[in-house]
Amino acid sequence: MTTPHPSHPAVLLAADAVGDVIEYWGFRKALGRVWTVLYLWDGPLSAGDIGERLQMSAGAVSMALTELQRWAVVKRVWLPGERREFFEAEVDLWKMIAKVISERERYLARGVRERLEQAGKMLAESGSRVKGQQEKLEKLVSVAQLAERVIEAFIQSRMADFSTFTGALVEPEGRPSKARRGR
Amino acid sequence: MTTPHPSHPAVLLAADAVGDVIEYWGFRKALGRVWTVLYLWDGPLSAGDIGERLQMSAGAVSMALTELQRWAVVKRVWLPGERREFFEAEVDLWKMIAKVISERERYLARGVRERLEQAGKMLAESGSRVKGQQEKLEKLVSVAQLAERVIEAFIQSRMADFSTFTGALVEPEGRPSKARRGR
DNA sequence: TTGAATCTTCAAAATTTCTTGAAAGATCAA
DNA sequence: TTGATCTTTCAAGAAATTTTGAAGATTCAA
Repeated sequence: MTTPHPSHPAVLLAADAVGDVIEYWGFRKALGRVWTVLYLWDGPLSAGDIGERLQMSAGAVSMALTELQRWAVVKRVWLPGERREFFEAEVDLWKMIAKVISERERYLARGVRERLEQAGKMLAESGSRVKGQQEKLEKLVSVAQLAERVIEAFIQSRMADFSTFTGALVEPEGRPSKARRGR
Repeated sequence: MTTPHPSHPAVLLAADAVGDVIEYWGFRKALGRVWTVLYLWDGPLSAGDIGERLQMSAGAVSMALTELQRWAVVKRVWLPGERREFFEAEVDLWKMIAKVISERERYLARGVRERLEQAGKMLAESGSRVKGQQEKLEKLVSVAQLAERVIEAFIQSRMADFSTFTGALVEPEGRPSKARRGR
């Protein structure tokens, strides 16, 4: 076994801070840490590199990378002549935000709205004097429906403004991103 | 011990759905359930009532009510001639959202921004060739600062639009909420 | 094929979070 | 005061989540 090479303390501190953000959004802290180490490093890293830097087990790294790729925040990179897989951070976080809202939050909103609607039906069928409850439940259903529409609209729109926001993370070298001289 | 009187299944279903929403926002599911039972019921309920309806222990109800009051989503009500305390749901959820953003999210944002800044300093002092990392870290700091400013601005503004949103929960009776006669 | 290097999976262990229930603390009528 | 009723606190237990580590799968050079 080789000597472990943990990252510079500054990198670990930053990784932990980003981990807290991502944890607040319902992911495991480790995902944020791994992404940060990849983001701060110039060039791709292997799973083993990441494990060393963050002192994580191979299994934990593998699972973190799998999930990060599922959310499109990390991409797999092929390096010629290398058996191992390498990874690098996706800087366009808008991709991730859109995906999470589209898959996770939309799913939540739909489930909640459906259950509230069903509760409304159940109450209506139960007959007994529950007029007040029914009206309140209607209100809840309205809010759920509104939230769902907001989410749908959010997904529909290209969210140009948000691209600006997360665009702040692109590489410092400032390579042209769109219509600047060829590629 | 008296026979338990759980809520109507429809109410429990709705309570659970709201519980999921609140859980997604980082609170315990029980808080959402308690709020929903209070919201759907016409009039105030005692802690014992809530425990019966949701089949929760007295301790759990007490803790849930304490936290709900801390976030201003439930208010204590005094009923003449009653020894027990009663509670009812606060319908203006904007109060809660503002409080959570102001206390919890602002705190998170500040902590993250500070740690990223410190990481930047550490990297700068370390001397060695970490130019690329420093630049990337600067980007992260910028995003954190931006997020913090957005949160501050959010808190500053009265958020009139959001009141409209959450205003949808006010009592169906549609009594004027501001210039109510007397009282 | 074989074997070395690497990756993934998953059951068990560790950790974190939540709930319970009983004891202590309040409150109030008598 | 006393006793009855109700609330809060908190340690212990239960439950849920996360991490580990090792077995098995995969990949590729030889």
